Amino acid sequence: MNKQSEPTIHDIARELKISASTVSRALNDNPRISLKTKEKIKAVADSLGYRPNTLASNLRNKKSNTIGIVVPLINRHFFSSVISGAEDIAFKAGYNVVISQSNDQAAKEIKIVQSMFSNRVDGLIISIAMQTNTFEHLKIFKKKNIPLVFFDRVIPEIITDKIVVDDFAGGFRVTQHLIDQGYKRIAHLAGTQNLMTYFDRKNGYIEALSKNGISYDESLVIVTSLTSEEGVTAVQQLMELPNPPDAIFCGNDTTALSVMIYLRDKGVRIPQDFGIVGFSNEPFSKVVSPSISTIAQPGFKMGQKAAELIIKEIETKERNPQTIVLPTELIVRESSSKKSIQ
Amino acid sequence: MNKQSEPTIHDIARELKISASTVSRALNDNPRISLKTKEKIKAVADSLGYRPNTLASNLRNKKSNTIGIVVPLINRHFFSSVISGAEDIAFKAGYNVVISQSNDQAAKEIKIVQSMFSNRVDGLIISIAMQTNTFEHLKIFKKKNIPLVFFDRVIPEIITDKIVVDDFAGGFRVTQHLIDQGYKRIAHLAGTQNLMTYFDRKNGYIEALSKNGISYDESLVIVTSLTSEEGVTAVQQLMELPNPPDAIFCGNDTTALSVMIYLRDKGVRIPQDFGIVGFSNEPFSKVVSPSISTIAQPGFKMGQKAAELIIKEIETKERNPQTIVLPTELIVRESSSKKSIQ
DNA sequence: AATAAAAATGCAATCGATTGCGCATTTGCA
DNA sequence: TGCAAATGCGCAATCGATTGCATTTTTATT
Repeated sequence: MNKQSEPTIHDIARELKISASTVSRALNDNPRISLKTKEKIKAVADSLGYRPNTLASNLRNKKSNTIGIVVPLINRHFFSSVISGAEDIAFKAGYNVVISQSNDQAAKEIKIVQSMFSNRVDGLIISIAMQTNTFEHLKIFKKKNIPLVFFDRVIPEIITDKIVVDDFAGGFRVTQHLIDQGYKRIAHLAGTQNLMTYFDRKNGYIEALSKNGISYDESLVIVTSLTSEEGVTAVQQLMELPNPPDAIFCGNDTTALSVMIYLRDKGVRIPQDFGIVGFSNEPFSKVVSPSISTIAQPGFKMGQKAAELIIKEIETKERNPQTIVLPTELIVRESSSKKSIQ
Repeated sequence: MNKQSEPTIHDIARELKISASTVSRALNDNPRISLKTKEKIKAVADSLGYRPNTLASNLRNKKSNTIGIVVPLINRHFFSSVISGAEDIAFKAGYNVVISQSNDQAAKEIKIVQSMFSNRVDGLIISIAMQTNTFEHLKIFKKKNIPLVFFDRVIPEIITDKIVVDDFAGGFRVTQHLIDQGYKRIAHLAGTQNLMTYFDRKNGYIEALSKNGISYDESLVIVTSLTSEEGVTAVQQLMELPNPPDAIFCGNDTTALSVMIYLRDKGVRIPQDFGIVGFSNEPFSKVVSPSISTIAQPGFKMGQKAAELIIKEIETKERNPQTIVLPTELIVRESSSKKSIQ
């Protein structure tokens, strides 16, 4: 009947007339089993095409060797880089990675997280969906002492390991750089202020203005979802002001690019007459002409760190919650290098 | 001792003084259990915070509800789109997705695939690593009748479901379009000819020339790794020919962009004096100016199809291996629209 | 040869959920 | 009231790997 069944340790044991426990120990290189016995067992295992059933061993060990990763959108370059970095470390440490995307929806995130719990993931790495504002589904991880790491989008009310990029310093440095390049009126294209990432970037911008004795002008800040289209709409609005800006700090490279194209097509010289800096160093920003200055957001590195932290939590059982702030790097390219041109 | 253990169905059974099998059946809505009993059981399950252990049910059912996906590189836009599409369908059908990347290395791919087998994935979706030239690690899936779907990079020697993009037709259509726009000498920036994808694109280019009575000139075809830098080098070489081309079909959008930037900076008018078409419709190709004509490679759709096929194989046990060829779509934008400009 | 210690292996239970078949209770009918 | 059928629940085994403690075998020493 079950002639086509997968060979188990019992098949090996039966053939050698030994116990299944010996087979198991031999295949796991237990020192209690003689080398001679181990070799006989491995030979039979090979000839039978035996493959361990990790469902069984995971159940017995109460350990799935799996790390869950939840991101808002897999095909966003930043998130796919984070996943790539995390998977790299996890794979090398012998962990499987289960990845799900929330599509920035709270309901889907809750469902995903519960499913990961039922699958007994050893730990969870997550970037919160934009719409999520209650966190019971995550608190259960803390309650059950299951390792949890937040990255990028984090929440203060759950005390656990977190990795963020220094958005405040990023915004500050961009603005300082534009000031240093001699730009006089700097605008800011901000993302939704519900998210700390965009909130912090704006605060960095405001702080740099303040530090340089430049008064903050609300009309120079536009809050959008940071799409290309909204970038164009925003720069149109800004250029219609009585006193238009001569530089802009965009919340992402996508809008920086569309702003640049719009202005260039209007005959505005970049960077001589108008400076542009983006954020997150998309692959195209280096390639376009003028190349776009930006803040590098270390996605791959962030993923690696997240994986290192979660693995440490899993393997040591230690809980010393820390927040790692990865430095951003200002990458100066042509779009904001007014002084180099003059 | 195990005071902190997760509640099991035995805890529920003990509290209600019933059997664990009744608990299991009630939680699975078995019609053999009365509604009254079901409600009592669910109430206790809720109050205990019970969560099913899917490791246990998966072992019992010999089914992991997991689909494995192996891609060469997660943070390549095309592959992350495929993953996104597949994960979308899989999630909705109640499957978990385990994703790994091979880094285009054969050894890593073998290790990943074996691990996925041990984890008893219900099915495997894979795009072959560039360096892989032996396939025993995949043949075991066919041998054990475990569902297997190849996408994009496929091999002929394993008969199973496959999804590819029509690269030949893509190359043909690009070239025909450039001819229709009045371009006289069309160059081709090809990728490595070891991969069918780039080989087929070139063949489509050659076929379109032939169909239009244009002789094939080898000096107009340059084989590169399709990086930005190599794109620039190649277009320099092409423009130094005694009879330079007036259009180019680039193997990807990255090189199309760098070619366009290089020429525009040299004062060449795009598309009036030189036409450019790329391949794979990167997000930036719509945004730059002039926007870049390209071939859309439906990554998300491909992922969805792959997931549908694998789920069908899993759930119906049917094996009617088919190869789905997704049509490419020529997206005409500014970079090749010579006739619209005149 | 006898004994003790070390090495090697085996028995039985565990992990937590599921399910076939048997048993107990309830319901309906004569 | 008694009997048969329907409904509801329980026992025990299963899934495949692991492991504590007991037992057996081997080795070394006197």
